[in-house]
Amino acid sequence: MTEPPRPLKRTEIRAMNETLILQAAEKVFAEAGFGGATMQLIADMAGLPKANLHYYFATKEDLYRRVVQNIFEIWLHAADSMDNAPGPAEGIGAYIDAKMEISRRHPDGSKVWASEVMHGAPVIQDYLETTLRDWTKGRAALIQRWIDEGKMAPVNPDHLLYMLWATTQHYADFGHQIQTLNGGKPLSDRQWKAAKDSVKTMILRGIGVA
Amino acid sequence: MTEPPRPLKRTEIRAMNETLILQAAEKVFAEAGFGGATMQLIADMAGLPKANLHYYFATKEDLYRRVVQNIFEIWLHAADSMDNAPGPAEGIGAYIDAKMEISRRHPDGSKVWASEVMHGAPVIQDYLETTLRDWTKGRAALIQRWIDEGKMAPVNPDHLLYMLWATTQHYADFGHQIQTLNGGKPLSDRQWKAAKDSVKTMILRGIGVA
DNA sequence: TCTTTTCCTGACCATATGGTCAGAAGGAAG
DNA sequence: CTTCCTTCTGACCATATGGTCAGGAAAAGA
Repeated sequence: MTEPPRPLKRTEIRAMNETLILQAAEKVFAEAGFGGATMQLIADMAGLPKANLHYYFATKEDLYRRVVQNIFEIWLHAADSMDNAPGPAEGIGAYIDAKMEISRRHPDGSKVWASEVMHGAPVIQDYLETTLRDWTKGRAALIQRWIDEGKMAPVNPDHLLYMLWATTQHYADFGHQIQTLNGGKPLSDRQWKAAKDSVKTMILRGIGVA
Repeated sequence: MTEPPRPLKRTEIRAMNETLILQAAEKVFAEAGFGGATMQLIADMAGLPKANLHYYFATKEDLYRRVVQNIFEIWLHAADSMDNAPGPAEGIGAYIDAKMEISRRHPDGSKVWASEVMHGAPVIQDYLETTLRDWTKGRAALIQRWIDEGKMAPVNPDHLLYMLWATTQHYADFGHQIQTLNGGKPLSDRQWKAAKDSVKTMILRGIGVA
């Protein structure tokens, strides 16, 4: 019943508490937004006294920034599936799969990201202007190459990317609405598969790859 | 230079101040979220003393509820374009046009709505369960009819609706990100037209109507 | 064992915020 | 003009919140 009281090393303690706090923070920020979240709520959810949060993260904003950065990392990694693909069917198909999986596994992270961007990206504006802009330019070029090679219909690459982001993230950000329209029940495994298939089918056909 | 000091009627005063407050509130709620918005900020933006807000709207939550309800109305009206259409090309095409126009004209409203839903729809849950659910069922049935009549490819109507919402609202909710990726400049008229065309082309082809 | 460093936390503080209220100001009605 | 009702607002209040700090507990190092 009781957990083994093995004495923890300093590094272990630090790592454990930081992730504990970050997980709690992600959930609270997602549920209440930055303004609505309170350090007390996050502390309670993490099972730690509030003062302890400030020991690990100086300010609420620092904690928030770390949460957003973590999400951004996951975001970027999903893009790897798009590279090294022989063509749009595989590349974009895999990207949709990856992003849908993220929406399913990290809905809170997606919401925090959406909230941050909606409010004008006060803390990650520099990321948008550097990392994300570069990333987008690269993928748009890749898509343009596919178009030039006649592998897909000629569409505006930027707007295709926006559509990919919008459609996949919608299942996380508007998950509550979807759940309500689904009779109040979260999507089942089968329904998630149907969602993924629907998105993939429509978008791939939409770019002339079907 | 000075506005005419014609004495205003009571009803005029009331109507004017209410819309003044509601407009300011929409902007502030969109920019800061419910938790981050303050009555003082809204008051300053409306050019009224804070106590005056509480004369017209008892609580912050009341004011917020009114803002969200206003948006919901606009939302539903956009759907009219879908009805009375001979087929999906016209109906869904018109719906995309209408929703893109809303994203362009009412980005703040869209953001408030997104924020509300992301946080679990604390104040409009009943709308989701009644009005929106009915609306969705009706349009899904309409789409299914088009499919049965062979007018479009057999897709899951619900997921098509989600895609329509996601894609169009993305241009409002993530407008800041899009603007950043556009070199920091808001989309021009020409670019908005390109966006609309891209979305319409890809989705209509995606459902086999092209 | 003794010292040092890190970790932890209850109590506390300054500030900001939602909301209240008494009374002034100004149209409406007679 | 007088009365009545709506609109308006500065001053005020209770509370919640982000953040601080002194000192205790516990691990690391010598």
